[in-house]
Amino acid sequence: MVDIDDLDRRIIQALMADGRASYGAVGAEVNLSAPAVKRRVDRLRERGVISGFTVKVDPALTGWTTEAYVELFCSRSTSGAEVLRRVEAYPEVIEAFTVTGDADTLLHVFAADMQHFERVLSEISAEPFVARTRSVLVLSPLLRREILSM
Amino acid sequence: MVDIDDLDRRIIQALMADGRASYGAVGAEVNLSAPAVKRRVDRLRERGVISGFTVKVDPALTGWTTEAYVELFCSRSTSGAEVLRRVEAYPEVIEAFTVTGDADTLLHVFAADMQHFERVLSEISAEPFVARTRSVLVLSPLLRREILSM
DNA sequence: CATGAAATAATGGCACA
DNA sequence: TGTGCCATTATTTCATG
Repeated sequence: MVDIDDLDRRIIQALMADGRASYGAVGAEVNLSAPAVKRRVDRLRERGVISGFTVKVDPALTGWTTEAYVELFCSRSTSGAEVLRRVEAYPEVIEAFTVTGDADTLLHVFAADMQHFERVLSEISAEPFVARTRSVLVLSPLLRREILSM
Repeated sequence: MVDIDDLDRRIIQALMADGRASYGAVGAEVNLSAPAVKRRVDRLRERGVISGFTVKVDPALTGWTTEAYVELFCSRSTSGAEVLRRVEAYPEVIEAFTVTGDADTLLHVFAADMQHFERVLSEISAEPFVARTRSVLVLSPLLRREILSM
């Protein structure tokens, strides 16, 4: 994909395991000095390979425990950009994709409860470009983890 | 959900924006001293509210750019635990849910390319408890962000 | 929870492969 | 270009009030 070498990959993996690990600790894992690790991390950030650092919070503790995937059947060929412009106004929508298959767009939605979800769904359904929706509600999350490839 | 107060919420929000921010910097945002912030973060980790810290990596740079959602129609009522046990063996599966609707289980899958995805899909389809699958391939990710509620 | 001190980590300069 | 080493600055972390 991009010119990141094996050392970069190992640094990223170490930081994926613990994003607050000191550069020295990361360096110990990859056999590099702390300044060397920092320089590489800085460069990875500059190039956009690393877009930032975050905290992993138990999703149940946000208060928004109702999770659903909503397929959008768009009336006519609406552009992805326009769909994005409309759906990003809903903080409940955390992911949006254009997809293959019957539907045109897939939305990943979180809401506080069923009533909240129903309200959001009816609002999205009322958007002019939406012909029809099909929702799949998450009953229980079995697995949630990060991509590890590379 | 859990007894986290407003200060905890603001600390978590600050750390979501920058997971490597110093406790002093976080404290400046929430009007707390660095040690006070650290104690709260330690306690949030102990209680599992904060499960850890990570680095945000450009998904395209992992090399696994083929993304899909796969609905699993299970033969008979297979338990969620058993589904989990089988699908977590695939590193390509990063999320799994039991869901409402026609299908029983929804899988979020990443693969290097179409061939890789096809191979994984046929392997999953061959699992004894899987009667049928329906895949939705992601054409382009329009939006990807975190829950912000709380 | 704040303060202050000691240990630890981050970061910029400099020499070297 | 990229690394290690060193010194300085900043941060973490633990004591005490």
